[in-house]
Amino acid sequence: MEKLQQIRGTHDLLPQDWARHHYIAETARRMAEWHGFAAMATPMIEFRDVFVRAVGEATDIVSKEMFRVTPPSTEDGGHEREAMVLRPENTAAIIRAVMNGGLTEQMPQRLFYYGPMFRYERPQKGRLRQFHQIGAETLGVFSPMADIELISLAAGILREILPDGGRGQFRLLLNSLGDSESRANYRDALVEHFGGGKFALSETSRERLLKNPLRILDSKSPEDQLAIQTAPQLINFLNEPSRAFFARVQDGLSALGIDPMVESKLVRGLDYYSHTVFEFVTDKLGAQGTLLAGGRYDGLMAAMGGPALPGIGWAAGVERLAELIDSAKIPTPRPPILLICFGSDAVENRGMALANELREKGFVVEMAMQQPDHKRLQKALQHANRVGTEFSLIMGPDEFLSDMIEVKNMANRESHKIAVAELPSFLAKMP
RNA sequence: GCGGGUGUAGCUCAGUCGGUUAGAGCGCUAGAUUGUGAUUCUAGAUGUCGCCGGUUCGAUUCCGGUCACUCGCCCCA
Repeated sequence: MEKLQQIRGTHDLLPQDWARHHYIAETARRMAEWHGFAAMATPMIEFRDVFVRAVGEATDIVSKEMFRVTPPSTEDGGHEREAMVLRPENTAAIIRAVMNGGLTEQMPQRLFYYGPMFRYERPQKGRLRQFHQIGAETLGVFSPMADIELISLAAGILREILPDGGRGQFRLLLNSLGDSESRANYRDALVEHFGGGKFALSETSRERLLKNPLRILDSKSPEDQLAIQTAPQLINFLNEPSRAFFARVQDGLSALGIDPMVESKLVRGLDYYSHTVFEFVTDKLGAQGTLLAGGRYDGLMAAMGGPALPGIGWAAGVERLAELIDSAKIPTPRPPILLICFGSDAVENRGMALANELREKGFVVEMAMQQPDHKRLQKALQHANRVGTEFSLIMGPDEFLSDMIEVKNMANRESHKIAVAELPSFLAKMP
């Protein structure tokens, strides 16, 4: 038979990998909780329209990177009104859930999520077709305090999980897209600059000129560089309220000891951003250097058909973080006590019951499943070494009959027999 | 969607300028040790040499295709 292979761009999380992921997600969730964020989750499948309305039809993510989900049958008369997709990101779905669940009546909301996302892209380092994101969203707050808090939380999480407190591991890039008026003015200026016929733009940039001129600033295409360098600066088009907002965010971050680099060409890929946009980047991951990115999206909820409530959020790629974190910080599980019982079903039954008793008293107990024949214990004890147990408990027919058990200290190889009834108090005295 | 690299044992990798039985280390199995593990010693098992096709007397080796992995472009977390 041919070997079954896994789907391209997906990764298995074997136990060690899972421990890394869980450490990242759980650390982030815990720190978010300290800031008043509540964890939540949305389904991995959504109607395509959720992302079309939120992310924008013109983006790569929506136009060509979503996995479609096809039901096994359309016998129900074509009631599939809309196409379903695997979620490519979570912000849109969170907003959808918040609106559907009536949470818009209880603003503000601080929300945290963790889960798999799906994008049909060519896999490479730090880019998978199924990947995991952690993310945080603050909804219903117009004040720049929300921006400051959210960026501070992100910085705190990175400092916590990266080696050496994150020093030298990442940079924070910050920009402001301004409010819709500022953006419209800037957009007009860009169209005039790029579209005036002075430059020979790349094909994608010519397309973006029509759909989303701001994105041209993101282009790395060599032929676009001169045009980009001479382009008008967004910062000069911010109206007074937008300028004040941006200044407040920068001041607040600085007061927390966070000093971002203002990067005027940072516009981000998704259409829904306004005012603050930011990106935590690293040069340690090759081409996919963005660890965590986000921004404010004051127009999003209204664009999705809800009340005109503001929001700001970020998402981080767990696989990317997992490549950088300090392995020493991943908590190792308590090694189990290994209970080896053999000789008859009655001994095994007694052992299973004893294991449960010990577990109820707070001990981690693993039953040896090596099926040692009643003559040799080698396999079971070799397994004990593998799992790193400090004590092995051995109950064979002899011990069983006398209601005793052998306690073997794996470190010094000493062992002696004690009454089963004394076992919990004996183990409790052990370090 | 476009380009580069790689695919040999469970894992990490040698190797074959085309030739008869394809190797190492780790791991695994068994024994030395019939109720006691770390070390040690001894013995053993592994493979469609990614897949399909072509050239050839002969292909794991050369060529083409394909799939997968990987790195970059693009895009993004």
